[in-house]
Amino acid sequence: MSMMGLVELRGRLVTEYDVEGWWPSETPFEVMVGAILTQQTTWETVTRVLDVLRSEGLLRVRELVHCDRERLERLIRPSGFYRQKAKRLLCLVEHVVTEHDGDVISMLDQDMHVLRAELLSLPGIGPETADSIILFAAGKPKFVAAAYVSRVLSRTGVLPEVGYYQVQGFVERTIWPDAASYQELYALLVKHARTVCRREPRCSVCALADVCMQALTSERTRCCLRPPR
DNA sequence: ACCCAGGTGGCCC
DNA sequence: GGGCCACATGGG
Repeated sequence: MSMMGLVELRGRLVTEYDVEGWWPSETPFEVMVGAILTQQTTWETVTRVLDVLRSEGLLRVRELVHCDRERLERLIRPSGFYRQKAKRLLCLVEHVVTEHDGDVISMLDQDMHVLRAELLSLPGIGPETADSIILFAAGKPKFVAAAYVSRVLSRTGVLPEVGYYQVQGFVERTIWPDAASYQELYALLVKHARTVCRREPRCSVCALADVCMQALTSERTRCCLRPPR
């Protein structure tokens, strides 16, 4: 009975899912806006809201920074937490304008660690949102250790249940730093987590994993990716 | 009528 | 450092 490693899990997921165009945005700035809007919200909803913002011409720093708060709140309302998110978006563009002369690219072009600290200093941008922006907008190799990611890794026996930075550190030590690799792995894990619970009785990826089967038979009969009670 | 969603910040111990 | 809670709408 061998422990499944991260590389093997990735190999199985690759044969199951197509994650082409996982983060469908036209520009780095759209990725940043999407990263904030998608907090605790489905991407389907975020896509609709992004379409609205785009049609209003607001997916550019110079335009969004002049949008008044009430209007922005109204436009993004379907994505939930709309008052917080409107504030966060306006703080972000305000920052880009004052600190980077409105140039998103020069902001994202900085050293990865400098950029990360800068993003984390903004309200409403925590570890996951910062890392999503670094990985998908800046294209730099920082792995996003989202809740789904650690859930899949623990349920498949790759890792025990640990915190954000431990999961991130493990992946970054295991997989050679490369933005495309990290993007693909992240997308595979999240897509798997979102898909697998609807498969009956069990998905092939998890059911084929020895360690996962152990966990399933000893603890629960339902899908291995449901959060524990 | 539940439960969940590609989190974060503030407060508490 | 971890454990709660509010934040809010929309879909299953």
